[in-house]
Amino acid sequence: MTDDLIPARLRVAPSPTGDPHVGTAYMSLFNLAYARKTGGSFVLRIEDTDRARYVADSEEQIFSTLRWLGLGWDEGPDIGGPYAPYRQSERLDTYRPFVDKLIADGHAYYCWCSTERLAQMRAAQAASKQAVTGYDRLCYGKTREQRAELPGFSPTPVVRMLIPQDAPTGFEDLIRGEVSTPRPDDQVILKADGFPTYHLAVVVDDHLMGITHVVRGEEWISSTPKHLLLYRWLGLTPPAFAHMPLLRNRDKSKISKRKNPAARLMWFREQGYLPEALRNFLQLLGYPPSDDASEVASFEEFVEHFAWQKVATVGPIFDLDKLNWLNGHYIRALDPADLGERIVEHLVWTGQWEPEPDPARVDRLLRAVPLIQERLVTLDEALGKLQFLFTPDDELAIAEDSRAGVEGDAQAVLVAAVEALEGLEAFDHESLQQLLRARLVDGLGLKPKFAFAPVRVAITGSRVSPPLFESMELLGRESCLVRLRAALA
RNA sequence: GGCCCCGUUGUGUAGCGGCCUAGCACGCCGCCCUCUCAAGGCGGUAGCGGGGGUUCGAAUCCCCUCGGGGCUACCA
Repeated sequence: MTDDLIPARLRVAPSPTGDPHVGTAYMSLFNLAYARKTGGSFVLRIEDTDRARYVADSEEQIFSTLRWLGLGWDEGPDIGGPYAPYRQSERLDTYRPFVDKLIADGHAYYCWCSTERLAQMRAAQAASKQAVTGYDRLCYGKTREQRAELPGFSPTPVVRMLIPQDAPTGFEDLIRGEVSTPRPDDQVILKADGFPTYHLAVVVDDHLMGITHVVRGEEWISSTPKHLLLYRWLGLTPPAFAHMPLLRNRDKSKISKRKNPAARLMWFREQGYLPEALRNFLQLLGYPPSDDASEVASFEEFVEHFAWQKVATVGPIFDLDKLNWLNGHYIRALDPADLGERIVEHLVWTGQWEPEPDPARVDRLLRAVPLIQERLVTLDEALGKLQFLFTPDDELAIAEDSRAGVEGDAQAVLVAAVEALEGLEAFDHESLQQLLRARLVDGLGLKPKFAFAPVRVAITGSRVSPPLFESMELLGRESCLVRLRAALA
């Protein structure tokens, strides 16, 4: 296998059938990587040939989530390009001549079998456990009139491929090497509603759009010989193929929205994952770093070292532990100001904050970000960790599991704390720490852990919080005193 | 059922005949640090699915077997 650096043209071709799937991002990442590696182009094509499953706003969601992930395209339905249109439903006319040619050349034929008859046929084949299954060619060689005499006739025909005896049974895969494949069935290429099936559309479009490398999921391996046959019959040069392993659920089945919330690409954004962390994670799943390479790697590093033969062949289980760690890692690496901006963006995007949030709130959040930066796994956790800063003093509730922290012996600590703070001139975290250490630890003879716990609970409402003295500084003397007094019995 | 793909600790993997008493990351457990929680540091737990070969030598090559997955649509 050689890594020629001829500019390659690659595409990702999602179907607008609902929430964008995480697999779309996974495929996009690898397509994009090779396009960039060779200085070629990355194309987005919408494969909307299934009218039954079509979901109207799905296309917009594909655009926005892919862009959010930083996986932008050079040509696509929304930005155009030299091979427009990039939406298959708008290309119906371009498929017709190809179908006609295949029929004229004897490589395809009309089929009037009803769905009921096909279902019966399959049931019978399954029951008899015969080795060869597939369409029985009842319609082959018959005219419409001849076929109409027989049962299971449907007036609107489909067009099927006539799979020859010498159909290819293997191909060279960029990732897996020589792959052998099952003998294809007489695949339908044009449906009764006049739409092409995936198999015809993908071949015609990839050819017309100059696609040089087809990178898609492993589930397509068994249909590749059909595509190869189409290329042969049409006298076209087939592209190179690379079949990526499938992402899995915990039970090892193909990742699905039903079993796994993470199958929805939007879920990651909703949860507050950083696009660069998700990208890195997806990269990791399909492209394990060799020995000395770091698992934390930018897209640029990925592209630089990219080689097909190093892509994984095993479908990885989509395990969130690693992603969570990566996300925390990326959050910690961010400039605090940048992180603050992203948290605000996230709060607005998820509707937790109004589109034009109160500047005072934003300012308070921004100043608090450094306190939680190394404590965050996702952006979505930020507000919860800082809730005490955004809660009015008289509404601050002490968490059930923390109530004991201000009761009993703790009362004496709180009294001392109030007395101390009343006399404090500079209300900054260093002065606060110095003072409270002197009065509570040394003065009361307590271990720091026990000296500060009551104050923490009184101030933040919880026994777990961001650093206490910094939090108090942000809150200000007034609020701190009110809260401490409120905790006194 | 048929065809195809895949099989190293809990998860993701490195390994491509001797460097492997199997390395790394995450997770988990323990210790240190410490105002809580984190972060960070140090240490620990756990694996070549099984059986036959080939070979002086196998995680690495071959065969069988078992296991998982995919496809088997007028869905992609």
